[in-house]
Amino acid sequence: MDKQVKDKKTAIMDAALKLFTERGFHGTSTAQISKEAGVATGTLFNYFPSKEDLINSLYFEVKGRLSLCIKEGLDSEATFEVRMKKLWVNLIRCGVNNPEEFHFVGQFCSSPYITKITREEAMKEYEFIRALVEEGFRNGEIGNYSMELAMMILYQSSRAVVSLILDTGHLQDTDEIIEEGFEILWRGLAKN
Amino acid sequence: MDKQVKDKKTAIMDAALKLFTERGFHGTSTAQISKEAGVATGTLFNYFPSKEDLINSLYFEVKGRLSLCIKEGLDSEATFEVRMKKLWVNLIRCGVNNPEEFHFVGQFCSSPYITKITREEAMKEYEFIRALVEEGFRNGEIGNYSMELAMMILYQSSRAVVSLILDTGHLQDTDEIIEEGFEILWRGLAKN
DNA sequence: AACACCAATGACTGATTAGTCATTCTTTAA
DNA sequence: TTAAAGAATGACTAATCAGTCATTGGTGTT
Repeated sequence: MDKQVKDKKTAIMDAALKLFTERGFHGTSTAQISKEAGVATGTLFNYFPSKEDLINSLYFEVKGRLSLCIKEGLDSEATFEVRMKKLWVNLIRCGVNNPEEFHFVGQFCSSPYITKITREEAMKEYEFIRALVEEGFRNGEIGNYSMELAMMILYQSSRAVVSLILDTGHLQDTDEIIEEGFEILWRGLAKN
Repeated sequence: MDKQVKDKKTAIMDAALKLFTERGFHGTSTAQISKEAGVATGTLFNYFPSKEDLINSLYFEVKGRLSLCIKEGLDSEATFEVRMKKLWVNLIRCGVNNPEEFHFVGQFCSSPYITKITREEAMKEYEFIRALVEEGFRNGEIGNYSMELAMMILYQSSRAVVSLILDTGHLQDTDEIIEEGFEILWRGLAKN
């Protein structure tokens, strides 16, 4: 795939990300996406056989990008608490720095347009979070809770914090909110 | 508004709740809603001037219904922790017992079809939650965190637990998950 | 029985949709 | 310079959309 081709495809995916996030799947026409991307209406279908295929490719791509961002620097050796905190900080910074991707995932993670296969494939890149939390259980760092419950609360609390920062104009207080948020989370999850 | 009229309007709103939740706003046609409700296509527009008006009325109605369910029995005199726990249990039971309403609110609480006015009017019914948390701060029952952060984590954690119960087939473990969830939340938020 | 009233109806309309395809344009290599 | 390959194009189509409105049908009153 040469430069030119990659450019058009990228432009289409960027436009789709923006418009799907703003107006939803059925609220965005393929013509609008093409126009926003600066290509002809037919060009979109050279790269994606259908609108559904486009959003599935986009979902996979976005989840992949975010997972890299969340993973960053997590493998460094440190205590469990420090690694959990690093994960927490990454989860939030990643959402705050990529608001479009953050809202896109929130909107489409349980939508009917994303196939089960796409969802499962995308989820594979997040296995490292499960592994980290599991380690916490094994080593008795995390209290005796259900694994899935702990994961859900960790993930959704991080989303709550990102929403708080993005949607209520607390961008300048980001560091403080992240610290406070972790304090609440860690006091809740840690043993004793 | 006599019985007959109320029936048709209710049937339309029930159908809209089901279909909007399943397929989204633009993914559901007014013809589909009318068919599901068992009325003619024109009848819908006798009760709601437009599709947008319908979803706004529906959002207001659903939020109102949920708020009553969440409020139930909260005014009884008891310690702060007991009242917080009652709120937590209500938040989750209410979501688990009304999955359609739960998913509808999740999908449309930040969608562009719901006007700012509708959102704000609907939010008024939830002032009692803010009041309760505020009381916790004043009396030193809750740690020294940002009010908004505590509210967000409380609310989103409750949604996380409902999703866990509904979407991953843990219906029979509901009581246990609610208990564990509150333990995590309370350890996180309470002072000391 | 005759009438008035209005909710209910569904055929209809102009606008918009996802997707097609014959044609044009660009690139590359001989 | 020329020719082959295939990417890009946008006018086009059949289907579907939100919303309209002239007509119908049921109910209560006289």
